[in-house]
Amino acid sequence: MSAVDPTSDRPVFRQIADWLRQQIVDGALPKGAKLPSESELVQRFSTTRTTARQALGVLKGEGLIVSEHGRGAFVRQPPPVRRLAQDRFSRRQRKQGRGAFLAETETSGFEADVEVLHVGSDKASAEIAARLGLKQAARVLVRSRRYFADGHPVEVATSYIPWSLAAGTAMMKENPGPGGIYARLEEAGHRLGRFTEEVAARMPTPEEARQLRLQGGVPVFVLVRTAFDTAGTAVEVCDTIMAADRFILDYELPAR
Amino acid sequence: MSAVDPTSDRPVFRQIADWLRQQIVDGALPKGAKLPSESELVQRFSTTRTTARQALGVLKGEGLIVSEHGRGAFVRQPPPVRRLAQDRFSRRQRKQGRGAFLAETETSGFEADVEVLHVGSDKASAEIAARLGLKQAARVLVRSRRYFADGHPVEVATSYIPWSLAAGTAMMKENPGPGGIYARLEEAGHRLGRFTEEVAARMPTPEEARQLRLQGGVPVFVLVRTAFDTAGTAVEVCDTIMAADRFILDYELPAR
DNA sequence: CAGTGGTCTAGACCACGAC
DNA sequence: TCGTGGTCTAGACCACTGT
Repeated sequence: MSAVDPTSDRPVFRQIADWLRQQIVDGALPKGAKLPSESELVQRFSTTRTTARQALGVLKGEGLIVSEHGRGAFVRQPPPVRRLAQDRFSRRQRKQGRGAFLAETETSGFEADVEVLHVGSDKASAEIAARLGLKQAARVLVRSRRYFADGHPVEVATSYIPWSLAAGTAMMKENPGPGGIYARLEEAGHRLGRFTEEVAARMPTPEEARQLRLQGGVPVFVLVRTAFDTAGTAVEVCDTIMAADRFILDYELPAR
Repeated sequence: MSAVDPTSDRPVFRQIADWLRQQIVDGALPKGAKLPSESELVQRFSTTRTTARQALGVLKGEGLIVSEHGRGAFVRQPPPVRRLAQDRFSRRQRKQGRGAFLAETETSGFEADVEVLHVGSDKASAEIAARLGLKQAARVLVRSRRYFADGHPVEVATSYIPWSLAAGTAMMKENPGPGGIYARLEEAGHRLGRFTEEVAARMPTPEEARQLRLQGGVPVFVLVRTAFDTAGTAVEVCDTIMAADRFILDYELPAR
């Protein structure tokens, strides 16, 4: 059970990876367990360290294991998952003075934190301008922030609000006040009517991996939300990068 | 611009990966372009093939490049993306005799195909039984199929329907007839009221990568949809694995 | 055939963690 | 100090692609 077949078409490093993966899915190597060290694999399979490392690299790419310098490689412990349900934008939550993130996160039993990365005005990119129905390079308020759950960074979000709606309001402040910018938009007479969300998933850029402290084999959600007022005018676009191992997105669809 | 700094803390293979990535995002290496060969990188950076390959491995893990044995490594050409919008389950589509996949895919301009992998009865897993509100290990109809867009596999879906609803109906056939199983459920008096969808993303298992012909660095969506009738009873659970580089999921949320 | 990537060997030195 | 993983060298043979 613990020897490779050198006559097989399947490369040795894949056979070793298969052997380890099997033990992980079987539970013989439970979550958090230490894998055999590289030198142990070298001995057991009569191979070299390069090949053993290649096998471990396969499992890292699959997100099954993480390695820690000087300690060993371990079966990945998937972090707790937050459910992002639909009513995160409910007016009731805003009336209680809670933004979407805090409302959702704290009802999930996590401790929520927000770090404001940047607040300022800029020219809209072609894509943002199109989504907001503005002309090319129109001025927008840009708000970037990073969210934490239990001290771990979980998402980075950037909002774009037409300058005409944002100028002179509390939205330009670091802390826009209770209920967040949606509450401020409604106070300014832009009653929110609906949101659209577009969800994609891909591997993170190095910068995203750094901001979210992502290990190998963890993708990100790219969620672009557009908020419309009851007149059907886009009043905000929010581009969010989320660590995909920490979220499940919940949606409800009418049958129509 | 094309030399590494051996005194830097940043490993050589990362510096090479950075150099190549920069040219990809700059457009100096456009989509589909051939990257320098491994031996060219060895010469240019005065290193060894192992290190050059390690650099290319980084970009493969990011999903930026693909390699083809005997040809070279190439900047990845993201395949065309299908938008999965909310009204894919509209009754209007079913009345036109089209299932959700065909309706959506063909309106997106793709040629759709379905391959039935398995149809049969089985005992529900604990999770499926819970979602369907059945008792443990209750009997369900299981329908697995693989969907293609323009000849490429894009998703594998498995539906679970309570045996009491499925027995003796066309749902048990390979081809359940026009409008798919939702049309059959409605004909049987289970008018559909709403759906829930739970969306996760992760790296594929080797089996999923094989079924969807996924290259390195491409995650999958895991989409679990539950269909409820107007009485609020769950009538179907559908577990779908989707190639994340081929879909954008569109949702619409009321402001409530 | 030459050029490419895929796999593998047998070493080396370093940085980190635990003892 | 010792075992761990991280990086790197200098080769080797094989399989695939294109000419």
